[in-house]
Amino acid sequence: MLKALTEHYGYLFEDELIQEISQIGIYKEIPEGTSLIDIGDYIKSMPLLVEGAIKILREDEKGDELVLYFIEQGDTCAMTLSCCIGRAKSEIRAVAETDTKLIMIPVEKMESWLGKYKTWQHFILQSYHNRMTELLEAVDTIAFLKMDERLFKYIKDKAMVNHNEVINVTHQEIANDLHTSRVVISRLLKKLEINGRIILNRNSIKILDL
DNA sequence: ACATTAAGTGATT
DNA sequence: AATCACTTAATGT
Repeated sequence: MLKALTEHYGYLFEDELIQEISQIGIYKEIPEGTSLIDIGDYIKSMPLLVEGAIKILREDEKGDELVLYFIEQGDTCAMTLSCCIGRAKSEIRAVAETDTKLIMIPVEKMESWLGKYKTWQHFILQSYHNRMTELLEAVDTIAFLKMDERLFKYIKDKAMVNHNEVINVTHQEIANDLHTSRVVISRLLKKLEINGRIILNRNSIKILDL
């Protein structure tokens, strides 16, 4: 775990902090598709992403989903921050997009480190800001962009977090994530293919202009 | 060869 | 952009 820490966070945190994290943090490996946080959960620890990616989504009463954004290595779940500070329930659901390695930090520690370590404080504020920006982007995308742009952003993001220009998903799964119908996705993907931006195959999409 | 599942298409609202 | 109804194509048994 120490190795993973220095590798991904060494340039961010001082040695003492790295040391403390490695002592207190709980290292976890999460397989793809696992739900990390559910709506209504109380959060008692904060995840530090070491490897992999996590999909953050909103869900309504009926279980219809809507993907907000992805989280990659070097990030934290901003919801965690606002939730544990306010001791509130989670408003979102977090699902492992790929196999993920992370380090869990108890909330109390993460709070006390805020005063103790400048770099930690900076990291927390920075990632909070990043998340805020992404959230606003997500709102813009949903409110002002048409489906086709939303779709392209989605597959691009997906390719990004997977570090691969080929993503393996069915049109139906995309439709679920974007909260629309499969037919619409199929049609829009077809258009993107005709425009030479992607290549379609059964169960996979290759993005050409990244 | 047949059943199942994913994807493509026209028409309608 | 959603839904229906139907076709075509790919994949599993």
